[in-house]
Order: sequence, then C-alpha cells, then structure tokens
Amino acid sequence: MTPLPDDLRLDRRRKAIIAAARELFVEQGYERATLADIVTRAGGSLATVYKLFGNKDQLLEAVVFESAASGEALIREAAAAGLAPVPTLHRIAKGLHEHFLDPDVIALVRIVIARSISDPQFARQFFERTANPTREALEDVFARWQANGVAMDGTPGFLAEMFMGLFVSDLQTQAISHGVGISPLPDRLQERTNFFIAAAGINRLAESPA
Amino acid sequence: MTPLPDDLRLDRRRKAIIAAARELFVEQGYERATLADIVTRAGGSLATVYKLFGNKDQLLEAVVFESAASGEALIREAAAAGLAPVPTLHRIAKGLHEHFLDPDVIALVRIVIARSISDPQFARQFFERTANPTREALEDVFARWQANGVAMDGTPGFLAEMFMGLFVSDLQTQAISHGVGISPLPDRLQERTNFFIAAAGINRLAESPA
DNA sequence: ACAATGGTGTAATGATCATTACACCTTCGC
DNA sequence: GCGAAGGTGTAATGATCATTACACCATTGT
Repeated sequence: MTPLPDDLRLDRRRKAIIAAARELFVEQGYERATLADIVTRAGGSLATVYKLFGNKDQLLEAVVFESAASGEALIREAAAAGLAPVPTLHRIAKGLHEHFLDPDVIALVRIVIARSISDPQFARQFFERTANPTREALEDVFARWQANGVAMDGTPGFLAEMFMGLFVSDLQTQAISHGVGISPLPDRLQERTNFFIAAAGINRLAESPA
Repeated sequence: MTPLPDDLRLDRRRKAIIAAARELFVEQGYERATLADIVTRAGGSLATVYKLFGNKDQLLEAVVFESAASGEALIREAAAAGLAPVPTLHRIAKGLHEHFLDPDVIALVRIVIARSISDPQFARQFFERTANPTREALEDVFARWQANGVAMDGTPGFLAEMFMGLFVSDLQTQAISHGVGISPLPDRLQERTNFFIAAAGINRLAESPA
C-alpha cells in the first residue's frame, strides 16, 4: 500500500507547508501567524496540514528543527585547510558571523526565545542542536592545536565558550536589539578576533600545526 | 480638580496592575496572558485597566519600561570605590552578573524579544534604556583609567562592547537557552574576567588610578 | 449627611482563530 | 475506463479573548 509516488507527493506537500509556515512565523511570530494564512501561501488544504503535522504546535517544531543548523561543518572545514591558527580563527569568525547573523537564523532564534516562555524545553533542544555542536567543533580544533604544541591560555572548553560568546551570543543579541542587517561590520570582526587571540595568548606567528 | 488623594489611589491601583501584569506576562508571555487574569490577580476592575493604560499593548509598554533598569549605578559605584583596575573589574563583573541574570530581568528580556518580532522598535527602545547606559558607564570608567595612565589595548568603546558581550549578552543567552538559575558560576566569572584582562592587556599589578 | 467623582463587578459584543466535518475532485494501479 | 486512496475547498463548530457598556458602590470635600 501507499506506493512510492504517494510518498513523493506527500513529501512535496510537506516541504511547501514548512516553507510557508517558516515565512509566516518569521514575519509575525508563532501566535499571530494563522494556519489559514499558511495554507493560503503554501497552496493545498488545511486538512493536509493536520494530516501531516497533527496540530499547530507540532508544525512549529517541525519548522524549527528542520531549519536548525549548526556551524560545525564550517569550523571543521576551516580547520582542515591547514592554515596557521591566526588566519584560521579569522576565517572561522567570518563564517560564524555569516551563518548566525543570517536574517533567517535570527528570525528563528527570536521565535524560539518567544516560545521558551511557555515551553523551556523547546529552547534547550534548539540550542543543543545549534550552539552545542558549534562549540564542540571549536573545542576539538583548540584541543588539536594544543596537542600539536600551539600555546593557548585556558582549556579548549573555556576558550570555545568565550569564542561563542564574542561571535555568536553577543552579535545575535545586537542583531535582535538593533535590527537585523545593521551589523555587517567587516573590520570590527577582525578587531574581535584579535581581542580573542590576545586573551588566549596565542602567538601571532605560530605556524600551521602538523 | 482631582485632588491629591485621588492621585494616590490611582497610583496605588496603577502599581498593583503593573505588578500583576508583569507576573503574568513573565509566566505566560504577552499573547497568552489575559487581561481578565491580570485583573483577578491585581484586584480591582477591568475598566480601571482601560482607564489607566488604554489597551493591552500600552499596558505591556508600561510594564516593560517601568521595570527596565541598567547597570549604570552599579558600575559608577564600583569605579568610585578607589580600588585598582583588576579588583574593580572583578567587582563590576559580579555586579553585572547579579543584575542581568536575575530571573525577573531574564523574563523581561524574553518578553521583549518575543515582541520584537512584530514590533522592532520596542526591542530597540528597551535595549537603549538598559544595555546602552551600562555600556556607556563602562566606557567612562575605561576612558578615565586610560587618561590616568593605565595601559589598555583598545578604545574604551570597543573594550566596553567586549565586556558587555562576555558578561551580559552571552550569559543571558545561556540563561535563556539552558534555563534560568543554572549559571551561578562563581569561579567561572573570575575566569571570564581574567580572560578580559588578558585581552585588554591590563597590567595585573596596576595600582588605583588617581 | 450629600452629592459627585471615580472605582467595581458583571455581562455583553465582536473578532479571531484552531480544529473538525464533509462532500467533491484527482490520480494511480489495474 | 474503473475504483479506491488520498488531496482539496469550504464551511461549520467552539473557544478564547480584547474591548465596551452599564448599573451599582465607596470615598471625599463641603
């Protein structure tokens, strides 16, 4: 029963609904966005939404968790490029900035925080899928550097936390408070990276670790 | 007209309503909290709420802006104590941590961010009354230190921004994502302060500036 | 005591949805 | 072509509020 073509059709419906739902949640917030509007934008029928997702709450969960991405890949790629620590850090900083300050990501964070008032678990799960893997990837990079003789003041865990604070938490907070798109600070980013490098006591001339 | 006693009565009503409204907004968020519940908790009548505040939106504004506080006083007091830079920074870090990680403050930030989805101005105004004065007070302190011969790498503005990032934005983000009350990290705070001191290149033996 | 000013309680009023029900239409295997 | 499985459109259904209206009570200055 339910041969493959049906699944494909359903899957197409599912993607269209999630895309429309994300747009409307982002524009108006969860409470104000209506299922009727979502269906209008996605095409199809309200009944299909209920068949696929059960109810509005579960639709939000699907939207958020299918959209949640971490900076893990980006960090591992930057570290694998074989550059010295200082330019690697600059590259990671730029990548994290581009990823976590993307207007869509900021919008998602807003929605998750709004929902965290009535559902604390929700926010925790979201950050566990986004911030945690990012921090762990950083930790790995720092640990490998230290193992290869690069001097750094502090444990990899602590330094990863500081890096996330400076390049994710703080910049996201600024984006939320001052409006998205007001922060494409190119040299400001380098200034921050240098701040981190100084605090971590990294030798600016350290070469690419084996 | 409207002699003093009337004003006092009104003022008492006003305070009671704002307190009840803050509690319910904090517990359930703006959209889910109902005016009926707020009136039940505050005592008095729904009509009074409309007389005093006009509508639900303006009640929220009153709640948020009467509750918004900055860390300005705390910073100026710490700086005026005449201690050397390093212990002063530790004291400020502790003070900012206590103030901005208070569960009530976190709850307020959540509400403001939730509302910022549909009303970006609202968030901006809130942060202008809380984060900005705090950052400016820090800036003043750093500028005074530099003027008095304390060596610090970076402009007062930049260093104040980094300090806020490490002790406000990041810790608030953690509180929101991992739940309030999971972060009374006493020695972690010192570790962060030392990180800042190292990045700013402050001489750990610098004495109290004139 | 006496109005009057203003708060109180309660009950409309009206909108706005989430959610459900239902009859019609499409598509796909046969 | 046929029939079924599943999608579509549309229209209830029911709840939940914000907001308004109104008749009653309390307090205050005279």
